[in-house]
Amino acid sequence: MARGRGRPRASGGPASGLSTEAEIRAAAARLFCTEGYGSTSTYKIAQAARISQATMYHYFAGKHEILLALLLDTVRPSVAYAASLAASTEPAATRLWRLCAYDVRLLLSGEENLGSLYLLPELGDERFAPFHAERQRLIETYRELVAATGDLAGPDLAAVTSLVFGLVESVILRRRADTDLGSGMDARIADAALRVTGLDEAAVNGARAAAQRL
Amino acid sequence: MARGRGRPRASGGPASGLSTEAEIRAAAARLFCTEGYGSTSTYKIAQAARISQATMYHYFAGKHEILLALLLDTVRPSVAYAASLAASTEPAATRLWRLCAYDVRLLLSGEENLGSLYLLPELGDERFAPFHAERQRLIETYRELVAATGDLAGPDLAAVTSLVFGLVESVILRRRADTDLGSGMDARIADAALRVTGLDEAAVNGARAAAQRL
DNA sequence: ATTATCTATAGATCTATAGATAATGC
DNA sequence: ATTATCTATAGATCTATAGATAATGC
Repeated sequence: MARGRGRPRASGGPASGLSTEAEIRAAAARLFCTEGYGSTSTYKIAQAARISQATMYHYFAGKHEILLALLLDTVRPSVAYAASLAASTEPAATRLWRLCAYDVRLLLSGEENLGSLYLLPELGDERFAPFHAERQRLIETYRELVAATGDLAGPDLAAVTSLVFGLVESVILRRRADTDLGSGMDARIADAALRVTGLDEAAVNGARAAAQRL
Repeated sequence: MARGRGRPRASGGPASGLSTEAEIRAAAARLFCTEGYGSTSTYKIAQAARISQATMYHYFAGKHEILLALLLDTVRPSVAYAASLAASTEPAATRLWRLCAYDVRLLLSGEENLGSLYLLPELGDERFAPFHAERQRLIETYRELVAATGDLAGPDLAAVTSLVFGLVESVILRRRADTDLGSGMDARIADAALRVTGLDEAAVNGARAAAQRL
């Protein structure tokens, strides 16, 4: 026993192999997703992470910092993937298909429905601005790909981008409603997204085939 | 002055023509939508409604009852409209188009984005079961209309219904993101919903024309 | 010496109730 | 008498900090 630096935990140490910080994140993620951010106290988080409430402050300056960390962890992989696609030379339709499918898989992965954190009304608080900035970058890439895919511009471009992004994020709502969404949801949504940009069936099939090759 | 029964308000009475109960609802709706349910205290609601905190309990047994009232007020018109459509003799595609467009308009109407209340994690609490029951009835009608529109059954029916319902509810997310979604969103989404059920362009155009006639 | 944890707690906030008060209605 | 409101408050809960403690590392 006693394999850390500071004072040992009263509870006997982390059961999982997780670090204390990771345990706090995991506990907060579960509570925020199932009971809400405002309804979850720092005390409840600490209890779920099996530490004292005061210990939480050693890692985070408050509840809001935990939420911000969770949000950034969730959105950053998308932004990184989108950036890699922006540099690719594939046709725009194929890239858009890939991005939609990737984001859907991401939103459906993991124990908790972390995407549902995006929906918390509390995110209006300015302390979450860093998250909104990242998310804006992601939306920007969607807009560029939609523009290139459907040869759109102006108000139509904005409207279609919004529909496409909405379709992707609707899996957050559906994951809540249906406990199991089955597989193939990524392809289903990516197909639907391309249709919404105005591509015909043949073009959609082509983009799907190209994206799934490799 | 003094035009009510009980003791007059310290604040001087309702500025708007609203009843006290309506003022409480309106204040709570705004706060729940913008700051979250768990983050809103009964004290803040009372303050916004310009009554004392204790007076709130004369109308509602607690915060949860206000939220339940708001949820039921929002979902019931949809359920009623869906029921009226179920009794109609129009083609299924036309009825599905109408229902989608109606729900989108409803979700985009009003001062607050009340649909966003559907997304609160706190709704898991059993006290909101009456709301979930109503919502389930609405989804059931969507399923019937999707089945009749696309001649679907089994797992495909469930998946397509989920996509269609997700498309409609995605306006909740989009209304949050974009302050103004412009007009024509109802038709846009209804069109997209029919496409998702597998109808071709001609059939979609026909259903739209039929629904918009009258 | 440094670190991670703990216990204890002050002060803020929040909920829910008890009981008083100021109107109208009968 | 009934009603709608108020003031006051007990008790619960919650946040954030101060300061003690029990490990490792040097």
